[in-house]
Amino acid sequence: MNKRFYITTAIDYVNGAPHLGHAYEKVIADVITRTRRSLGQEAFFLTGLDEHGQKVQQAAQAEGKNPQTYCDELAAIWQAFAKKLELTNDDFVRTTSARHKQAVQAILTKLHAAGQFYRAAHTGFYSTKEETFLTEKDRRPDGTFDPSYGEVVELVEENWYFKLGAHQQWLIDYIEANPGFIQPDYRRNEVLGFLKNNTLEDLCISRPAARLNWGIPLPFDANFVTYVWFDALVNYVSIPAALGDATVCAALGYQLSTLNSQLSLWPADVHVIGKDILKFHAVYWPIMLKAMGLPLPKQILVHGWWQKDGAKISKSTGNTVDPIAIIDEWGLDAFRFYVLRELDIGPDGNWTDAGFQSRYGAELANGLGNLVNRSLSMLKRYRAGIVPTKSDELSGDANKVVAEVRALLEKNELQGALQSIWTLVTRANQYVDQTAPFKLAKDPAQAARLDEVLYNLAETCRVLAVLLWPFLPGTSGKIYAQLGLQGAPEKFAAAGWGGLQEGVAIGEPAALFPRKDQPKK
RNA sequence: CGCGGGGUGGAGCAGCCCGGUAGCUCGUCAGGCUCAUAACCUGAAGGCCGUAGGUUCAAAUCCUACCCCCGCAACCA
Repeated sequence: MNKRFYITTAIDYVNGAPHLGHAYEKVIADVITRTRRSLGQEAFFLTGLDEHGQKVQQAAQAEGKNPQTYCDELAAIWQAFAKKLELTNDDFVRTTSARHKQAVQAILTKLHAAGQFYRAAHTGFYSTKEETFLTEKDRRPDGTFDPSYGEVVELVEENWYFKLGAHQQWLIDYIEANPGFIQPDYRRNEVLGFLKNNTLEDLCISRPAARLNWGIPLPFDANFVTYVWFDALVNYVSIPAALGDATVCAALGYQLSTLNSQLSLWPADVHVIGKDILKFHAVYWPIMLKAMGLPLPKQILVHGWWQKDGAKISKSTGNTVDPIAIIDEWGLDAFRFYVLRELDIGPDGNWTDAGFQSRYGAELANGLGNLVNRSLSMLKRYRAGIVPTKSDELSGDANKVVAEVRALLEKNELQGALQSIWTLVTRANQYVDQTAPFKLAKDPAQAARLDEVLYNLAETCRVLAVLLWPFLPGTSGKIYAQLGLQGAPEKFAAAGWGGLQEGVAIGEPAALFPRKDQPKK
């Protein structure tokens, strides 16, 4: 059983509707997944939902539903969202599922038996009204707590803790020895700085069932449920365990023979996450894995956050971007293109409607769309849509870009790959201008030359379709259809020059990205 | 002295790690073309690369100090 390329996203907390940030992360993971598959690797893409915890319990109560019903309803929305984005995820994890809970409990049992946990009392400020502990961050500038918290009392609470002290040094060593483990580099430096300058406090892994029952019971102490983060991180291995991954099953003590499938997934190749949850993934998660005897993931890929019009995206101020509305109006591929082209993985970005429309108009409609349309229209008009004899005038340009894009994709440099692809779009548009096929068409003596030009243009369109497949699967398929080719260009290997065969009848040219002209003021 | 990111022609960005003609998209102006989605191609104007020092034959790029924006600040999704 060959190990598959295993990629995950963070699992989203089900206390609201999906927004731009969620969509962005999922699209990144999907493009990387499609890229791996295109390059011939078997890949497994996992995304899903984090459904336990106090906020879910409270939200369910507020709606008068039991928590599971509440989660089921939201899960349907989130799964529909994944479809909307045309994610090619292979599974969808929900932390309230039996297969996930089983893994969490197996891990807790194992670590408890190994003496990694201890029970202790913690003193803190507790809001009885909100049923939650408050932290220093919740204090107002004058040191008091906001009246909305109601009565705040100092409370002593027992909980279970995970000993982290022994893990600090090896983790530092590991991160230093493996530069690719946390990417981009500045995130890695951030984690190293934190680990070197602080002493890790033990992680509280429980909540008293008396005040929070929407969680996975600790198998060794029925008075507590599992803290949501400990629960959530486990999703990355609970699904491999359920699917018969030998490495994880061995660590968790599962009987492989009882499982009906056996995939080899762990260790994960990439965890795609946002910068807000870096420490959970770069500190706590590796320690949990080490403690349970599992190898660490190969890479934690940290993306930035979107702003809208230069300000923080916030539901309370209404400064939001609704990805579903954008997709409905502009198409999925336009959305996928914008978020990947506008922002490199790492920095924060800024969504502006003007920027979105500008890229749509300039790069998708006028650039790519127009190139394909003019190329195929001429082929249709001058040669009745029949592909002429092969010619390789643009093969050098195409091959150069193909090689460049492959190298960038292998490094997960998605923005760079798109930039590189567009140099070929530009090159082809220049080629039309330089060769002027519309003039050649008026001179019968130039028929052979016109054939060459038309072939080079059509073939370049085909190569572009292959390169674009991971990013713009719908558009890529449409280009293939307009070229009269079957299926979609799912394999990168098809980017080799000369794939288009003489004599093929192309389909009907149609605008890939219709312009949406705004009234000019 | 909490941590991190950023300050590059009118706008938005890349380049900085591995010093050596300042690049891209949009916008503006002029020209070309007419196959195409009023699209495409060419050229031009426009920048003391946040400020002040330093290293160097040479700095947007390395070092130091300072100013200004923005995130995070860690049992909180």
